[in-house]
Amino acid sequence: MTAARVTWRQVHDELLARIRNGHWPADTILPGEVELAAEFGCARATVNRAMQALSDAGYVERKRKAGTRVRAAPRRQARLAIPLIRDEIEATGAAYRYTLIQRDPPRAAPGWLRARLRLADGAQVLGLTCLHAAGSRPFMVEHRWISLGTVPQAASADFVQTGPNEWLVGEVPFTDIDLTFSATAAAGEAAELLDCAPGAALFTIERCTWLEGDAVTLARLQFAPGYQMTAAP
Amino acid sequence: MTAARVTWRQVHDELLARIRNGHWPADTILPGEVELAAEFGCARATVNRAMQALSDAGYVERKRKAGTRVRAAPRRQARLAIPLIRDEIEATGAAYRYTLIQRDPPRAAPGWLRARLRLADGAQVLGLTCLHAAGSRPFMVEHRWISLGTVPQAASADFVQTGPNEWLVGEVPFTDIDLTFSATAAAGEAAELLDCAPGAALFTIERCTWLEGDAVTLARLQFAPGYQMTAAP
DNA sequence: CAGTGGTCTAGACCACGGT
DNA sequence: CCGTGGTCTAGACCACTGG
Repeated sequence: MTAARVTWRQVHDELLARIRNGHWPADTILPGEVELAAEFGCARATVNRAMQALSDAGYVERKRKAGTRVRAAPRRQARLAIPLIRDEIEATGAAYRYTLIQRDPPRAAPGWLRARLRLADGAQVLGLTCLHAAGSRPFMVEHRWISLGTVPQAASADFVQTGPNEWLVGEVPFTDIDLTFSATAAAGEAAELLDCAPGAALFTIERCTWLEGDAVTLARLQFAPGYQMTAAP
Repeated sequence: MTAARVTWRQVHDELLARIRNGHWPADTILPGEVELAAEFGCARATVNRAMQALSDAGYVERKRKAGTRVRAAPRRQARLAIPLIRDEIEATGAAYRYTLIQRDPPRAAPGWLRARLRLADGAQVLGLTCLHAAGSRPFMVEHRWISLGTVPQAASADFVQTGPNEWLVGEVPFTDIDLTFSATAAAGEAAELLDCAPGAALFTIERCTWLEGDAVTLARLQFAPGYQMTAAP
């Protein structure tokens, strides 16, 4: 008789099964926590935990007094894993190679960059161009701008041995990231570095990071043709 | 004296602040739950909830006996919102227009598609080509394959008024999604539909969905040049 | 083995927000 | 108003895993 202790995962799975198999179609209001707790023979807190998880995952929407409603759109969210370039390349079995192509002298950020990073007028930035390769095959071109107002010590780093991303990770924490994905045509320099035809379609990531509101860096990563990025829910 | 009740969010924010301001650098082992509960003057469950949230967000790693360790890499994952095309277009103020360009007769899935959707040999699929537009401006070309083994009723839908995505959402639930992002060159047909030069760089999403292991559909979405997708952490 | 997180319970109070 | 979810508490047992 003494049924094993009911866990919140069991409740979660059972509720999810009922949603998936159509027992509770979209827009259904689920029974309240007390009622479900009675049905499952557990405490209300256990049901609460299970429903919290369903809510986090986006399966249901919870509102006080209104109750818990099954969402129509099953999942409009995905988790994106953002691997380190080094790991991604080494995972294919190839050797990771980094090359600093160019290092611009510090200068005032141009208007588009100030807008992008919310920089003040006249803010100084350091611009870099780098190539990441898998063995002898070019993999990704990185254009990088580092805000010297937030990261003054970048001015004295040479970035010859270590890429700016790995250097920054060890040097400066950040609190906010802003990611943009797009497709861009390979311009002359990028085409040359990536060894592809000018105008080739390149998967492009732009990543801005901030530290408590202060801009840290903008990275523009253009991947060699054929690159794919996958996301798992 | 009687301090206001301590909430798990307060604990969470305080712990996060200590991690961010360097009080607890990477690889630090945080004090145990009991100890923190004593410090904050709350129940252990409250601290537990706060640390669970930190763990979910990727700031710390928790292991039994070992304790709670501050993660080195702040966060290597982002949440990606996947808006409905209709919503995305209407959010810009433009009118959403959908057009069915072509509807292929049902046929056996070619090898690459079988591999992609884990379909059995000889499985029948329905192929569609659609155009989504923002007002008079083409926005996205959709190539869609629907597995007739899993969704036989698709054979009798005409998809003239309603796009396959909206139709499927109302018709078939799904349990798993697989997303791939890339950049592709505009082929002849896509270039014509999107009114861009052949070879133009197009941001491309491929989305496979399954229902308990059975393939439902593969959508290949090619967006007009200039499209950007953003992710928030 | 022993310490740490993982979880359940039973009860309680509270805040929000439909009715 | 008052029902529903949100959260806290104090105590307990358990499971995993590092030493």
